[in-house]
Amino acid sequence: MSERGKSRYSILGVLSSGPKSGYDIKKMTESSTAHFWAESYGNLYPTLRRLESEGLVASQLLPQEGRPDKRVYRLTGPGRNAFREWLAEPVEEAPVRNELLLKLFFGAQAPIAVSRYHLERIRARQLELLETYRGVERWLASEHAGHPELPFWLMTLAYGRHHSQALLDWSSESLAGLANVAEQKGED
Amino acid sequence: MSERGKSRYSILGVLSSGPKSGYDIKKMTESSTAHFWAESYGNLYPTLRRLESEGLVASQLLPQEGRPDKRVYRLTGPGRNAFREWLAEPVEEAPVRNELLLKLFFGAQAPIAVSRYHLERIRARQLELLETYRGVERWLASEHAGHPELPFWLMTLAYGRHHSQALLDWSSESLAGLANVAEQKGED
DNA sequence: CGTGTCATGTAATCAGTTACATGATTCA
DNA sequence: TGAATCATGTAACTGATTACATGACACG
Repeated sequence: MSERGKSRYSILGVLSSGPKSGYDIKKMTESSTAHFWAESYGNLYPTLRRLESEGLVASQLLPQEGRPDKRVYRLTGPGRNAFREWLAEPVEEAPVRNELLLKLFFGAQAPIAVSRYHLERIRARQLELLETYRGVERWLASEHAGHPELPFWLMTLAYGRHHSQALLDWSSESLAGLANVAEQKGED
Repeated sequence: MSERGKSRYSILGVLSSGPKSGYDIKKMTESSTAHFWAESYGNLYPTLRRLESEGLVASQLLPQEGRPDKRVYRLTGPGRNAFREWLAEPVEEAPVRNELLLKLFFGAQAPIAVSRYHLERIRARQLELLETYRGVERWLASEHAGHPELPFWLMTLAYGRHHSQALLDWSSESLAGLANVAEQKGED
């Protein structure tokens, strides 16, 4: 089991850079960890409550005018410790489920055009992603130059870059392979 | 939503090569799609029942001596159609959750040795995986040479190869980056 | 006047894992 | 004698998504 029951840590992590409301946390994850970690409100708010009941965070209601009151959460001592401990624990392997590979695995049961379609779609998607990563990388380097956390942020971006590039190479290679299969079958 | 509610299709897919019991299906997925799709008994058996009640598969109880009776499922016409339709549908993007990246993202909050540890572990893991893939590739090519589905099976293996190689490159690069950070901080 | 932002939350639902339960047979 | 294989299933639990509900203000 991995990536399960870990929502708490993404929240504690975001709070480690200062107190935030649930709404703020959502915003932050959307603009920073979005491409490898997402949270929904339906999970976020109940989890914050649970964390508070466990003493890992503490909250304060901030009355506001003109806009809804906000409940601001901050990390407690035990919360910070729990987070640090989790950081050092080995990463658990996640159960994999890849729908694209499942479809390709059974690709012989459909016209070749079907598999080609899936591969072309993923190819296009990786090109998009690579563009996005490049943009974020430039933005980070200019906006947060010298920030002590920058090297770590760039590392997660580099992951995305390598990953997308690999899928790009793989899909091109596979499309070429498909063309051969189609030729032999006289399909297409 | 992706890779969710898709268990049914992995089952239908496996059944498309002939009737099988729940136990057989588990075995087959373990030896073929294991590295991108896993099923647990707790999910498999109830799903088979559901598929039967929907008319996508039909079952027959086979009494056996010396060993437990088995219930053998086979694909029905509607089942085969449902599977083919799903094959052609575009792959949905899955919500991503990557614990390793989450830990690295917050890496500045722990000693550098922590991040190094995570990277070294994943590096070692990819080396193992690459070995496994190579072995399976050789086995497939010799054992199933000429099989019409072989090109598709090899495609999924190639995915694994590209993916692992990318993570390998990325982790090496990141470890080098970490060494620089450590130097500047005088840590290590 | 409609859309987007700010802001919090609940309820219904879903998918899936883990652990448990049973029990004969075969093999080392 | 103990473990592995064959074989099917249920129950408890967990984690998370989606949709729903509310409501003021700002901006074009």
